[in-house]
Amino acid sequence: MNITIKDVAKAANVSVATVSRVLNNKSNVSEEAVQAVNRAVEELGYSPNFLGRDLRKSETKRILAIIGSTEQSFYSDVLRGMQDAAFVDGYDILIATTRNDPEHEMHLLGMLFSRAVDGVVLLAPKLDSKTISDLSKRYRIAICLERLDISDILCVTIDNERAGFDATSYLIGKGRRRIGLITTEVRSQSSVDRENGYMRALKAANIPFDPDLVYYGDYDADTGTRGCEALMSLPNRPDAIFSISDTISIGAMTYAVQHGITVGKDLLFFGFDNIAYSHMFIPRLSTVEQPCYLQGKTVIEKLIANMKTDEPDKSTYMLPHSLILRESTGD
Amino acid sequence: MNITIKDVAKAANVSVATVSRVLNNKSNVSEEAVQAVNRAVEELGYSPNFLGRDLRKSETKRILAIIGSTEQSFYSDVLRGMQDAAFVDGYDILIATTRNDPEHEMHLLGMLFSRAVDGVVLLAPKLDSKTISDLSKRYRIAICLERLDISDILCVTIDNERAGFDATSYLIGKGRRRIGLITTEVRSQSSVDRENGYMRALKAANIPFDPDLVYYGDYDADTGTRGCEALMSLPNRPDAIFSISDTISIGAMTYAVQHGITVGKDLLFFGFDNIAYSHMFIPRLSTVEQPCYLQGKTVIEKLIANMKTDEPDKSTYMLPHSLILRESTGD
DNA sequence: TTGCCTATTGAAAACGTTTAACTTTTATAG
DNA sequence: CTATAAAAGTTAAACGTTTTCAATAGGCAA
Repeated sequence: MNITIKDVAKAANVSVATVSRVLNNKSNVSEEAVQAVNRAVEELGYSPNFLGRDLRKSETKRILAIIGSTEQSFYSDVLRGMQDAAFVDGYDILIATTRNDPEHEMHLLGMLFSRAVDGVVLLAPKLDSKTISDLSKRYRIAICLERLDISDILCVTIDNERAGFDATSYLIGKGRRRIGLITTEVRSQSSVDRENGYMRALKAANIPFDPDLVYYGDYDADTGTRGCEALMSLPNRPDAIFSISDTISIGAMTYAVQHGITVGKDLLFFGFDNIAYSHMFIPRLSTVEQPCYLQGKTVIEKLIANMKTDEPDKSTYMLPHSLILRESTGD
Repeated sequence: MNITIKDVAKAANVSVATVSRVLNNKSNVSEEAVQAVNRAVEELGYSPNFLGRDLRKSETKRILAIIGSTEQSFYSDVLRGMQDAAFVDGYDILIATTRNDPEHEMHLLGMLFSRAVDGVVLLAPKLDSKTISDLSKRYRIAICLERLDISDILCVTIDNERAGFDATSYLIGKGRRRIGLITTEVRSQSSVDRENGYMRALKAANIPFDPDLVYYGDYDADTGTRGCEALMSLPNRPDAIFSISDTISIGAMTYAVQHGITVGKDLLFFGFDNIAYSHMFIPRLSTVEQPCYLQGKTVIEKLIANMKTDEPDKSTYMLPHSLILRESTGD
């Protein structure tokens, strides 16, 4: 049924070895043979079976990007960066989603263990760091958009603590003293880091930390809306709110706008990620911008480099972030 | 270096055949052997090489979803549906992005030709329909979120013509007579269908079609902003705008809001897709909702069914859409 | 004891490639 | 012409599985 290299060889009147050489444009093959093989390939509509090839070479030239979901649109820039870097070395990037389930994340890592891909990039992993760290000893794994507290694995991310500090400090610089924080219940390293940055900024400005000003929720807009409602119901209202994601901020601003609170004056907002909608939603949101494309590009470059050596690079790279100032902070 | 089934066999003092049988929990193997093999697997940290397995079985249990980019967040629901359906039959869904480049789309289809995956779902393909149709004769391909004008390939989509008709008719029902259309330059079938629906609705209401009221652009918010600006600069302004995507609508509304046009009164907006932000952006956007999850689930179910038979189903399935009415149409 | 059946097991072929090792052909120099 | 090197081509092994087929062992009836 299926056309194999043997059929091509027969049709071209050469051996399979010669066909293989032509297909991989190796030297040591006459122009004549090249022609014959190409003609046969064309005629038969042959395309080589990668399973055979990959098995023989023990290499697939594919890298798997494992991601919670594709919902966060800003991942798409990261993926573009990954693709561009992969292309240079002839790799393809495949994506698989875990639905934020650690068990499914492990299942997908199975593609690495079973050699269906050469390497894996975990984008904001859900598995615990010990597990990941252990795995990375035997397999080519890198982390992107997060770092691990155990730092013996290749990570490409930003300095989230510093970013949290910068955003909060900016609000303080605007004369704000009661700064709310909306963050996630689930303790991802990046969330924790951003919160720590928030705390450090308060401390640096001699503002006492008030746990009432912190609202824990999900990663979505609804959390923002509820968080804003909760914070604004406090006897002592905040005058600014820092959220660990733009989506949350937009949800929060929606609440403010609908309740006649003047955003950018009565209440300042600072988001995180600079998603596309953050400059379309009015008032426009001030936010921390991550170098998404660059993080993706970098992590693949480093990972591919690691695949070529026995002395893998296990550093954590922190790429520079920046503050984008818009109407939500009165700019 | 790598642990193979042979090493396990040696450690368990059985043959590779027995190990294989245990691993695939076949019958005909003694409890004793099962124990020994499992122990050896555990000790050695063995996991089977899928390349060998897949080659032998000529089956990978993987389906590739090819997509322009993950930026459109509403794809994530489609993918969830695909995953859920795939899981039932033990398949994994892999995703790859084309950056909307037909050439790269073809490159990714190579994974199908070369048997690295068992089937492919094209989400809104960029390749011309003739090419796709030809390919589908030899390989297991399905289309989702689009249909092909050549209808000899499995498609799961909605009735975009009807949806365009419904949205436009709704605006007409609100007493509007000058209805703008913002659509895409690139002639995807779904865009064309939606436009045709728009035209048919006008005709049904005896409203003459005015080509000045159609703005062609990209698929993004910027297009909406520019489109709205262009349409509102006409001597004879529109009183409603239908866009073929929510992202465009939101961009358009941004322009309106910023130029003191009262959305939902002076100007009505109707979008398409019901993306998450469409109910967060104020005023909230009326839109056509596609059954994303269901389309994803259905296409995989049908595709897997096709993989099991020699008489593949080549139908086009149109799943029901619905109108979501919000403030942007004065509801 | 013998023969037969069943339950386990193992040896080896097969999947489709690439590539090392070897052979044949062709070209080049003397 | 011959000797030799380079070029072109072939054969067969190898990659890691699954699976067919044959073989062995044990149980049981006759």
